[in-house]
Amino acid sequence: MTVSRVINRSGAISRETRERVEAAIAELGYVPNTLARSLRMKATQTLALVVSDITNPFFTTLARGVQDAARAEGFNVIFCNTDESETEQAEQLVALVQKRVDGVLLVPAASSAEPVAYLKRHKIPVVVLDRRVEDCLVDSVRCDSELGAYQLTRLLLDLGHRRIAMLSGPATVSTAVDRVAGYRRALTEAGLEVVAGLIFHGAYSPIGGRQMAQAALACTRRPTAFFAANNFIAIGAYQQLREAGLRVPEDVSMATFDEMPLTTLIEPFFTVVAQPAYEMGQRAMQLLLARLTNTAVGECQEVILPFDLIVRRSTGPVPAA
Amino acid sequence: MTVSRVINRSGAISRETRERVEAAIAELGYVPNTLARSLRMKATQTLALVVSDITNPFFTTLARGVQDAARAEGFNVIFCNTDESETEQAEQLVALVQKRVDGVLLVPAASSAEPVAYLKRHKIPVVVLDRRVEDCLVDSVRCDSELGAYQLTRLLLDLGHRRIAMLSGPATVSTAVDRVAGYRRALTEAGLEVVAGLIFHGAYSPIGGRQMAQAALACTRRPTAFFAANNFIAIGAYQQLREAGLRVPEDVSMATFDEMPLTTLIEPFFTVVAQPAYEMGQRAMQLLLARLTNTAVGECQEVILPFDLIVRRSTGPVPAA
DNA sequence: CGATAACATGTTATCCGTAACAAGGCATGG
DNA sequence: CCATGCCTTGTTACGGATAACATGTTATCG
Repeated sequence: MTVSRVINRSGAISRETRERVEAAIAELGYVPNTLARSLRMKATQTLALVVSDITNPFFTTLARGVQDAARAEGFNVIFCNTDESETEQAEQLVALVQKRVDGVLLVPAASSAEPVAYLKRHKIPVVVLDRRVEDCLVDSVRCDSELGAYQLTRLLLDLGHRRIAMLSGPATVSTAVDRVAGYRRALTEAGLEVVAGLIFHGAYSPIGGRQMAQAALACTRRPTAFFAANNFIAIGAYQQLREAGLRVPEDVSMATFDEMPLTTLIEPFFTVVAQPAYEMGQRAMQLLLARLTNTAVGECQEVILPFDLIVRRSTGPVPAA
Repeated sequence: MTVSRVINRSGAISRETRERVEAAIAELGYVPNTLARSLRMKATQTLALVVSDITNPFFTTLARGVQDAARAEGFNVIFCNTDESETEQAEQLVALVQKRVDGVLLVPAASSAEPVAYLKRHKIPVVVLDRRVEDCLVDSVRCDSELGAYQLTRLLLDLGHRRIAMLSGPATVSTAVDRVAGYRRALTEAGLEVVAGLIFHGAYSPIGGRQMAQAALACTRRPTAFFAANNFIAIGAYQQLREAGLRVPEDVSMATFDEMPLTTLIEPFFTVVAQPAYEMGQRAMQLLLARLTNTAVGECQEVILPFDLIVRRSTGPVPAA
């Protein structure tokens, strides 16, 4: 007990005993056991960030924002990958409940509110990141995907493109859906017909991008522009286009969501909707921490952060037929 | 106790009771408490990976290898950033001991063996990754940096370069030192004088790269080739060169350690020594797991993995003066 | 049929830190 | 001088899961 008091600077301790305890700690190399402490305190000072793939620089950057904000408040963060699978996500969440994390930042693998409900049932505060979940009251931080897609599509339309292939993510993921919605709105507003055959759904991965690009190239009239719903899709699609002998932007234009940090540094190429990944992570963590400490934060919050539309070399006018 | 037996499938349980317990678990939404379990068992099923910066794709890829290997055996992994600081590293290690992790994979921030000794004192198995630590018996997995640097330098020499700037990492980090050593060996072997003024040490970051490139450009006779000790340095240096109006490889050549995944996919550019990051993570984790389970693994192991020297567009012959 | 083993379930103690309470020592003040 | 209260230290109980042991039940076998 006395040792506990010395370590936590709680209660009153005479200077002499404190020094004696500190000396003993140093001599024995004693390190307190967090497990026992957390067990007793019913708090682990640990939070979790669940994303689909920590390998994606968007999530890596976001993770860094999360971690920096957490560390500032003395919290630790566990990172989990779901690989965009609802099953894996469910397993991860169970594991997190078992660990009794104090809170979770979730980039949901699908729009279902069930995972959020599961955590709430276990009294674990959640903040949903980057994506929406079906109507359910929960704190969340994201960008406006619909608007971003709308603006990016407008940009392509203004360049004269009329056949724009939309290479989107899994239809279960809100960002994929919203980006398609923004794309549709821009086309409709411009008085153009939305061609269902030009809208593709696939994995948020280079492979997904390749497959969708291949399918798009197989259309009777080749699209003049490609809109990738994320960086990985863009990469895969770009490779596919190159292999098909097409040059970007001379033959086809490409635009995408999400920056590709290193790429940008070497040679800025892709026209993108750049989402503030680091800030998203930071903000989400701050929201979560507020829930954890300041109990009276009231209703749930929905933070929509601004994005940047950055025009680079990958987009250009429609080539003369 | 009966519940414990059901959950862990240990001991004998009648079918009827098991079903009753399982029903109750489902109904109550009971989730066992890992903290209590770990406390009692003196094992957390948790390992840690300590790297300098999880934002660097080399470490991200490595982390993925670590995690995949760990998950396969039912272990969880905590990721820690040290930002290349020995102080932060020390803090992280204390935190890991407090958490009673079962083992640690360490990319040491410096060559000192103290951190390794610290973990050993607390009976926590360690595997050192990517870098060497001063003579101390410890399992480790890495590539041969000296050899990689030697070969890369040879390549530049064979292209006719004689003034090659070496932009290395912090002098406290073994990879930075070894890469300089390989560079020196290649020059010496070629009968060339090693010019101290062409060897730079800086942070393994874009900023570090910029600064070193700037210093190198300030030399009375400009180097015709730049050897960056890692991907981040290469990025920074490349930007600096471009801003100085130099083209790569027409005006100067550049070569570096470590791939830049997305970059490569879009447009392979840098000539690199590509280390098998994913495999390094995997192997290190396997080694660690072997230590944890199979107690009699004997002496410590030192795994040196092969690298690939990939020649791309960033290197070329010396421009005509 | 009684002894022994095999199976099924319950009890107790333990891991380690901390909340809550208890107790001894000392000073202040009426 | 004793009551009150602060300061300091110690004691007990608890968080939740599990090892080790104990108990009760049923099957097996000479």
